[in-house]
Amino acid sequence: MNVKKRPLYKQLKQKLIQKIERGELKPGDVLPPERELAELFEMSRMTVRQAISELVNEYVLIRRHGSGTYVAEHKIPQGKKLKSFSEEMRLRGMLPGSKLCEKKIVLSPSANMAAELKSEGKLFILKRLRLADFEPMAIETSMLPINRFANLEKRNFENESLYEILEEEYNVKMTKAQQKIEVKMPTPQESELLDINYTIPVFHFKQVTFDQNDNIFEVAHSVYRGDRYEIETEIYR
Amino acid sequence: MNVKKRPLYKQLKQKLIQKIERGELKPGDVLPPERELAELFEMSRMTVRQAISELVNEYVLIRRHGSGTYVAEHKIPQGKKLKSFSEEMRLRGMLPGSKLCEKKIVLSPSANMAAELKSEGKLFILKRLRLADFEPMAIETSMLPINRFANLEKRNFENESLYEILEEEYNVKMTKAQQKIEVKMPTPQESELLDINYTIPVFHFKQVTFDQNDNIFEVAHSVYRGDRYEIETEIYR
DNA sequence: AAGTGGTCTAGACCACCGA
DNA sequence: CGGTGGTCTAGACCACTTC
Repeated sequence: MNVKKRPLYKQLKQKLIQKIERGELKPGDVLPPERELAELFEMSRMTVRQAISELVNEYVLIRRHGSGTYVAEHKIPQGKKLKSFSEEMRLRGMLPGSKLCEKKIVLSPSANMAAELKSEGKLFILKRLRLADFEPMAIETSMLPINRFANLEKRNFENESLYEILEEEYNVKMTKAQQKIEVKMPTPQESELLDINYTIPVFHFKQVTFDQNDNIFEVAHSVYRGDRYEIETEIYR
Repeated sequence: MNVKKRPLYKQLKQKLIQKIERGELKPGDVLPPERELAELFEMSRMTVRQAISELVNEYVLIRRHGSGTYVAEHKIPQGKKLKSFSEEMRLRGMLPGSKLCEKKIVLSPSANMAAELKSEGKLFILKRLRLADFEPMAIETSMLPINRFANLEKRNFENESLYEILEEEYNVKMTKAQQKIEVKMPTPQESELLDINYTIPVFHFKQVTFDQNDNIFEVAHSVYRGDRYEIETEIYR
């Protein structure tokens, strides 16, 4: 039996992303016509359109009226939008990945943070080495209030997106984030994890992330390799 | 005759925006249910949903499953705003200043840059050490097409804002900029100018700045001290 | 002219929220 | 429970691109 819990259009969306990630669809390639996809996956054309529309909004696909739907070239045309690591790497034409470093539940290290996260003291801490094309790109440490996300610690996180889990299982969507970005030299532990020489500087991101109700649900700290990563942004007067 | 060229859902979208702009719908207010809007404007519910979906994507409306559709509370998402060095330092509570390093007119170092700036080959180069509270903060190098800004090289620039001169004397306003931000180790010359140890990493900003007509009028390169400067930004989904 | 995406309909049932 | 948004269908015709 097909587990029908996931909406059809989300399933198709995921299948399309997988085809792109596996290289079956390359940037510039044409997708099959909507009517054909509808027949192929046994759904109505409107449902196909919903899947494609979301991917167009995420800059993964491009529609050309009268011509076809294409896999986007990775040009990074957008301003700075809030994205997960996976989404951002895909936009840059790289394959995102993860290696779990640490997964634990701790008492809140500071009353301040406990209050921010409304955590009542207990925090779930997830530390992952983030990969791009199988090479280390960043160390990401997320802190979440465990009382809001029961059983989150039981997930695997090697091949799962944290934000997707939060959105689909806990109905929490990230809508806004505040970041402070600094430049530092890596600690010995960081340079080892990232597999870089100790002379390579790194970006430090400190982020608080807000959900759809404007509550903070995550405090994160990321360390990005300075030799592989650059920030691109568009700003307005 | 009603010119029906505009799609129905775009028409509804515009009507909703107008209601919000006129204050008939205020932030936090509930919209009429989708089914009601459909009847009211004589269109199908799917068409109503398309109008609402676009406004949700633009952060104008918020949908709450099982509850209703609401006018969003916060205003237009604004990431970091385009500011001059002086403006930014004042915002951070510091006193901005300048020390002139170099001021010259050169032949364009690359055909590419000449084309970007429509400079016909000659560039005005301005290199300044930027101070905050009388201490070095950044090295800023601006390149401008001299044919657009005749006599700009005769200005002093020690106590004048470049962008203010451009706006007041040449009627050029900055409206948009694209930045690439990298992290590097300083060159010996940079560490000496910035008065920092060679072990302190620095931010490298590469910026192209657009005027009110969407033409590039400046290419700039800045080096910021990593021990004094941090980027603060707010980003939206 | 043929084929594509763009718009639109008139229903249906499901999932979630609040009283 | 009733009312809301969320998903989905099986069509239809229009607008655009490509040939």
